[in-house]
Amino acid sequence: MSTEDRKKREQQRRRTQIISAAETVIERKGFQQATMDEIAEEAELSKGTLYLYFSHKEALYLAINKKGLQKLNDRFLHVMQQDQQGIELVKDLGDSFLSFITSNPNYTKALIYYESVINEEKLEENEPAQECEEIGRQLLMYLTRAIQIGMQDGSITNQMEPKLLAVQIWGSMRGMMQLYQVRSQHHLQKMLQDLEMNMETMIRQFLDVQIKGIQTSN
Amino acid sequence: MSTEDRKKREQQRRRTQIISAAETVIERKGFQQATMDEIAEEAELSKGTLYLYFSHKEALYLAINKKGLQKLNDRFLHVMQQDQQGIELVKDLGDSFLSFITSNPNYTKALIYYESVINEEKLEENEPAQECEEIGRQLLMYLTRAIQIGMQDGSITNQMEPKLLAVQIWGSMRGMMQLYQVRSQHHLQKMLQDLEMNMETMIRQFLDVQIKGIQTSN
DNA sequence: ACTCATTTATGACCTTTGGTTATTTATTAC
DNA sequence: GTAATAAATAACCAAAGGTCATAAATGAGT
Repeated sequence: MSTEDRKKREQQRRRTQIISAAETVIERKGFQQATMDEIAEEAELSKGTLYLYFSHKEALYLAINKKGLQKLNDRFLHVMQQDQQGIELVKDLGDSFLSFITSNPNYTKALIYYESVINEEKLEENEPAQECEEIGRQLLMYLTRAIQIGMQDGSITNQMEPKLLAVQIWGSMRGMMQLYQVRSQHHLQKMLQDLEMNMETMIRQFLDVQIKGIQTSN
Repeated sequence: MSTEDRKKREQQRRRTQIISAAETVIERKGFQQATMDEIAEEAELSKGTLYLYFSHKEALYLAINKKGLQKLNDRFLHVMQQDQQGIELVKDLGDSFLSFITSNPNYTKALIYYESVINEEKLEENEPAQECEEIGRQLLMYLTRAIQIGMQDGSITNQMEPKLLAVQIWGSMRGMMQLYQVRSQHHLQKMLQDLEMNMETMIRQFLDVQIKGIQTSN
């Protein structure tokens, strides 16, 4: 059915239009301050219509987060397609995560928002959250794969369980993300200035420590 | 003035009473779901009274966070009083952080909540947030000191700037915290089960990697 | 013990905002 | 062209954070 297809497409377009409006408002007002009314106005729709496409405000926010996660996923995939030593893959995944953070502050905020939400809710009955979880799983899988490759080619110590190591590195990378995000913190900012450093060099050093921590000692 | 002193004390008691009531409600309902009405009821006070002691709901929440940070601060202080090699101090700080997380889930939640809030607000004009920042600075100072000691006694590589290294380790530890907190995530939980591991061993491995990453190579 | 000034507490009230729904408008199939 | 279905609207509701006029309690001075 051609008409049915077109409908599907138009529905999809409305969805992305709403998401895009939400992103604009969030950029302007911040995550917690953005209201459904303002998003509706920005999207040139009525508020009721928003709820035709997103069951809750949270579902809309999760859709934004999903979009960000997908971008990150693309970067990771690109890295994994290179033919390199495992340790180099890990390093590159770290680098691409860093560059993702710096060039997508809004999606970074979305990720942090997401984290703070999911501990309060049971995600079983939350479809959009499940979708985010799925991409998260995917990202973790890339990292695990890189570690496994490194263990096989001898560039990463095989004393540890690859999956576990992946989770752990992933977790600490997100810690860096958080740090980057709250760089507005005055004392942190000031300290970096005093040291004539910036956040990027710090995160790069973080990656160095991780690499040194997991590479085969010789 | 004795009466004035007593008043001060009673005011303080009211404050802690409200905080304690809030903690109870938060335990019952979760951070985002707890309402000022319910906290007031739990504290056997009217809602208006709550606002006599805390200017905003957020100020109350920050007070809870501060309480948690102080507990953590006590632990860190205790570690730093031991006479040990720098690298051991760092390890012990990590351990005590881990045990703090596992034994204080509510304060951990508070910390995560706090993190998600402060990026949205300018904390200059936010006194309770400033107090939390101050303790955070203190915690970071302990870690910095431990690293400096380690660099002096030769147990930690002196290739890096101690302050910067401290921030970075602190950041990744908080990443672990976040990971621990959302352990409800089904797939993570399941993965750990499959590997016959638990969150504690993972965090312990995380500490091992960090230690290996910063110790003097030989 | 009484009075009055000041502090502390109350609960009715306001406002914002996420979410709902009866109604209207547009679209599609016949 | 018309009936049926889908999409959009705007008025509305309810929950929750926050305020304020009023009342109760407290304390100092006589």
